[in-house]
Amino acid sequence: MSPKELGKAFEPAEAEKRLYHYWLENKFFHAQDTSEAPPFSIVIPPPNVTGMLHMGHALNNTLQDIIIRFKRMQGYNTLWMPGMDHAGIATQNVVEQQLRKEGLSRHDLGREKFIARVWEWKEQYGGVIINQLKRLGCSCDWDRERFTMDEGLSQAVREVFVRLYNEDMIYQGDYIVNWCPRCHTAISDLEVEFKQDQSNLWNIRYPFADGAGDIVVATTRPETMLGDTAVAVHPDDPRYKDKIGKMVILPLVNKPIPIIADDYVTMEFGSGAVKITPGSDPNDFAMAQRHNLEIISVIDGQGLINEYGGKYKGQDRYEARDNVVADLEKEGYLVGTEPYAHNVGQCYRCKTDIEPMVSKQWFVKIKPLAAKAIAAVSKKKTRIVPATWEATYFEWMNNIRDWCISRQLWWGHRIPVWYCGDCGKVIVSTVDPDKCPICDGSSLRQDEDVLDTWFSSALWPFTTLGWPKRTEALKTFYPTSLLITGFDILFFWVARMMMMGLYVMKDVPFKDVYLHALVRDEKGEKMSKSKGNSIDPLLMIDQYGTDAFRFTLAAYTAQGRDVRMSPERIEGYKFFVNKIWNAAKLTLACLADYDENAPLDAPDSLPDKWIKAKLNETIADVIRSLDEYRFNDAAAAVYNFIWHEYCDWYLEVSKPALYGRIGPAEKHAAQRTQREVFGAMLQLLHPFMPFVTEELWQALKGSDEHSIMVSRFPAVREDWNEKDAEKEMEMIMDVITAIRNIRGEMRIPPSHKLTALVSAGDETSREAVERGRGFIVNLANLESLAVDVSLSEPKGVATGVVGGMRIFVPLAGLVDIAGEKTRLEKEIAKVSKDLEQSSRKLANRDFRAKAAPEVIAKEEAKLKEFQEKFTALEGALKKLKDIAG
RNA sequence: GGGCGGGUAGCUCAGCUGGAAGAGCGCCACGCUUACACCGUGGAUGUCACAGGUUCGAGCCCUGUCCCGCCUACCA
Repeated sequence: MSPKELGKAFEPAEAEKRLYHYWLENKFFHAQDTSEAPPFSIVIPPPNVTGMLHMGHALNNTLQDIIIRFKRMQGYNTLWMPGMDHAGIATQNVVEQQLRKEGLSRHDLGREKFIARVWEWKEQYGGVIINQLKRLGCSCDWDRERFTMDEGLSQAVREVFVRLYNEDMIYQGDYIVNWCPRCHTAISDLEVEFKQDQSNLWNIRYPFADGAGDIVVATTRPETMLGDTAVAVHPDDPRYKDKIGKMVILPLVNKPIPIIADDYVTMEFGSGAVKITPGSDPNDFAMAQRHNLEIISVIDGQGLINEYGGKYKGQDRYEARDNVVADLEKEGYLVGTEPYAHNVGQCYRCKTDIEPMVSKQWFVKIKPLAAKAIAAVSKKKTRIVPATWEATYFEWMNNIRDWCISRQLWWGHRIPVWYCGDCGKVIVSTVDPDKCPICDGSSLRQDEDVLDTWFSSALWPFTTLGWPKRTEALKTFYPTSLLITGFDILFFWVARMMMMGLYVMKDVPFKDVYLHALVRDEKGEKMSKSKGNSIDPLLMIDQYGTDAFRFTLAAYTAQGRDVRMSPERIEGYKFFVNKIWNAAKLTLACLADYDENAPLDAPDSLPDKWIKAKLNETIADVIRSLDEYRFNDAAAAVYNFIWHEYCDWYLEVSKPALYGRIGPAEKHAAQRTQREVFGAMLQLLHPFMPFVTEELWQALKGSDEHSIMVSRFPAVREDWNEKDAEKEMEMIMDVITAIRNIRGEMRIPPSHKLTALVSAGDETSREAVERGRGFIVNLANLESLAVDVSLSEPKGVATGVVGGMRIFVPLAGLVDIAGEKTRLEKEIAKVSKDLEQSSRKLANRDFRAKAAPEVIAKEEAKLKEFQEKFTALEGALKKLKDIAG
């Protein structure tokens, strides 16, 4: 029952480990499948199984944990669903690299053995990030942890594939796709990153077949000319109108190709004629389809020229480029070369230049899915926060193109399609067939490809809850309440979850999406390994503790803004942890002999009422801010309350009562308030700083109460709103500050106790100051305080003004009068500026006629205050001049 | 080319529906007052990018300009 004694400082490393274990053991993170309590659920953006915790993860998961802890404390049946993603390309790369060290390739092992090897790798090294999330304090329901390659999730993937296929939403075909010659797979449009490249624009002459001159085309990829099957011009181009339909001879290849007309061509660019290579360019491919052109691929999956490239066969595409250019020049076809900057697509995984290539792939018809996803957001079934992202979402969804979902990898969900070697039929099935359902033949061959990893992550919000089974968890928690993720995967993931959720579940996957910004370094640059400016979150945790680190992330997460991270900022919040720790030490010491049931009683003192009113405001502020995902505002509210209200004022002003210098009943009342306020304060802070608050909560409550994380989050209490007490206390604080100001400005050392006189102005104020006498004497460090309704200003004093009150501090023998004169003049200058501004405003007839009455009243009050202050200060200055002579 | 965000104290940023310019860090001065020097008390600092406009009143709303980021796009 009685509070524990605390050590000199909080020891994060030891406490974090111990407390996290305690939470796990007590199953506090565990969500109930069914419950009386309202549900609240978040699915984690599944990190890659190969992933290591970086700043982006740290931010993302800290924010999720803040909300989850907050909602859990508010009494919701809270689920934070954790798990990982199998990351097809990345994981396969890692294991292939491992094999390479042994001198092997995946083909040496064969598909089955390779996959077994990947699983082995996963068991041994995968999922390091899960433990790193635990160090962050994440309160995920680990009992439910899922992996996209799990049995259940894999089955779900098949179900969805088959459903889409049967409803004609999936098709297979030869189309041009983004091919990575290093990963040897197709990737989706989204997985291509464009980088600016300083290259050349080569102008090449294609002679007419009939010998009547030539036509010049410009290209950034001369090597692809080997696969040209046409030259295109704009149908309205007067220069070429009569050339349409004629043939030109393709240089080096010596083959006739036609001149066609298509309004895709920009007349203003180059010569207005463009070479068409349907096998190596998506636009040319589209044109080939419009015009029924022949499609020739001259580059293979390795990025090498193939047999259609004639003598260049076997050369790398860039080597071939040099050779083609050289040959064109030699044979007189090269008209010119000009430097040219253009964008080149690269594989987002390995940064190899993408090769647009025609191949047989699987696609999802996306338009019908996108239409529903668009509607859901415009009807606010799902809310995107901050709302500015909605425009981006709509823009992308409206221009979306079919999604290439097949990947030429081994690690992933293999496409559930089989081909019968006997009757040639295609079988699409959720279960592996052992014979052909059409001809009973047994020579079945499964499609070699696997699905895009994002296909399975798109299903994450319901597959993790057990779908296709209609589980209780699914019923309780779908649609999930909130998704928190970085804006950078709005398209990759959020949009696809929207489409799949609506398609499969007929309901949105989440009600709110909060998109946070990127974490950058202190100079605002994106963190990256190659730049060497990345900060390791685990290092920060080791150095400053998880609490300080998390608080820093929250405090800097303003909506729509990047988070600039630096160790110094984290250190600043480590100081905050220390401050809390020390405040707790004092608080607990004061509560050592507190007996809740003691018969002693006294009403709340003025500071008690004041701190409760302030706490009330803070509670309201924190709840409102968190409800709106304004993390920085919530963090600032708690910070300000703890440091500047509880520590700076409440503890200081209550010391005499707490030390028992006033009386036992007063001591008891102060203890009662302190215990209550301190507890609530820890609760408000807990979502941000889970560890230190738990440690202190248990020290405060002893064994009679459980973990803070399952305690009830504070709510605003009407009986704590004491406006009068708040005002009176603030007036006393102003008096104290005024005296301290004189002390500071006059450079009077604290060792010298001052005398102060207060001329209160009226009886009410006099009484209030009299009531606050003890606080003032203490905190302003006075030796005596005289208070009256009206005191005439003594000679040789420094003067302060608070509302209608004048405060005099005799300076005799302390400082020279000149110092006070300067101080007064400064004050007068300041107040006369305010005075002038205010009176000008009130003199304005339009202002009086048009402004709201309460605004006018407020302005009048201000004016009165300024006038009083001005008069008082002027008087003081005059007096000072009188004695100065 | 299209779209979005930003330009507020030396630095990093708050500032919700327009009614006295804020915080943290840094800086200056004074202090080891029995929770805390990872601290306390006090102080200084702003043509709120620029130019117009709306309004009694603009950091906030409108128009234009200039910078800086990011996203997106098939001009070879």
